Amino acid sequence: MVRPKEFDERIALAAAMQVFWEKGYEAASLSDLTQRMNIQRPSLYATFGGKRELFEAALKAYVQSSLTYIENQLRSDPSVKKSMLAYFQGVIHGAGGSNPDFGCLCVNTMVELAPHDPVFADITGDFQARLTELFQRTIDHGIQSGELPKQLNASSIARVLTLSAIGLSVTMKTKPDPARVEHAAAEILTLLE
Amino acid sequence: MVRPKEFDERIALAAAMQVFWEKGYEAASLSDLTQRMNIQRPSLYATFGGKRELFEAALKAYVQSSLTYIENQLRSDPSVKKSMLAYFQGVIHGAGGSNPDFGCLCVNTMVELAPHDPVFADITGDFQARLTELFQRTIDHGIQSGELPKQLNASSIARVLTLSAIGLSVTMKTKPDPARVEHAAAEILTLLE
DNA sequence: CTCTTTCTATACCGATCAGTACATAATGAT
DNA sequence: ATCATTATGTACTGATCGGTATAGAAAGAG
Repeated sequence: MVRPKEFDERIALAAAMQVFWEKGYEAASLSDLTQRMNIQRPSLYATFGGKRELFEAALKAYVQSSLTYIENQLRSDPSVKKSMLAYFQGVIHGAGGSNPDFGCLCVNTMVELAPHDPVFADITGDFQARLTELFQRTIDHGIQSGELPKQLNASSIARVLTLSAIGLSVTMKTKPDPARVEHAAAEILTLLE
Repeated sequence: MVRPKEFDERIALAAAMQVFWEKGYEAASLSDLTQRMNIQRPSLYATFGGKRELFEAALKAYVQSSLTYIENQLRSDPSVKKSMLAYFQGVIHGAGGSNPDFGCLCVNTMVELAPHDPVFADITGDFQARLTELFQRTIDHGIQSGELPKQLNASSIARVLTLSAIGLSVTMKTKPDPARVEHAAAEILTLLE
């Protein structure tokens, strides 16, 4: 056809995701975004539609890659307990290129936007549901392998693990004593006994 | 002296707290604030210093009243388990004039401001520490009364309860199925057995 | 080459932001 | 009643916000 784009949409989207992650939706200005994405303002509008649409795309990409990453982590060890612990350690110390100071983009969005915008309530609610399902499947697997006791209420415990992961990602933003938080994480996992 | 103020500082501060609670710090504009506080802009600056100082004052007032409310709730029933459950029910369904859609002002602040501002990391970190202490004292009390088993790790469990409360207040913003969340809360409290 | 199409770059738009200057109104002191 | 002092109300400031008009640059098609 004609003049090709001079940038890679996926790379630009990943850069936008980082900015929203670090600053939040409102606090991320178009100047911040275009600068970090290395594109000009009209290119952003032509490609993504606008700030809100860009954020929606970035958040959805985050949900996808985050869940994929977690799924792999929950399969990283034959022991369910060990891989669960590894997951929580990752939330506490940062994993997959994430900085615990900025928590989870999805959790941040629940706080900032979900109460005022049903679209983001849906997206972030879906994230929680899928994460809970991941936990539940992992617990079920552990029960089947004999590592975990049969009488566990896998569904409720999975929901608790999701709640705990959210709580952890928030609490880490206040830079608490890591040892204390690790003890708490270990205590949470006693629910699997 | 001279012309007296035409408004009550405490009432105005409570109104400001509500606005920050509903909208967050950045999204709360001075127009929002002065309107809900029923004062003029220069009065706000003369009395509180500025938007940031106003927020700081509102947050500190929130921490104080919130902890007092929770302390009373944790003493509301001779049974530690029952009063703990009552507390979590309050987080889920709203209590003390709070709307679960907007969660906890302190949690919201952890997400929005703590990573970028050590002052608010301190205030919100302090809130968590004091809440954890409240939980721990409650657990200790339950152990002494014989309601809870002696071998509980009160310190770690208290930390988990704080984490869970934070997670709950965030998750409620996405309007999940209340029954599911209540089951999870009940599961958390099995840590007390 | 020339034309057409699409992207890029600059510069701009009205709106809104937090914060303030200034004139007026209201009170206690004298 | 007059003055000093403080609060109020209006109107403004420069800066920044998200979004866009417009002109020029780059590439394929003929």
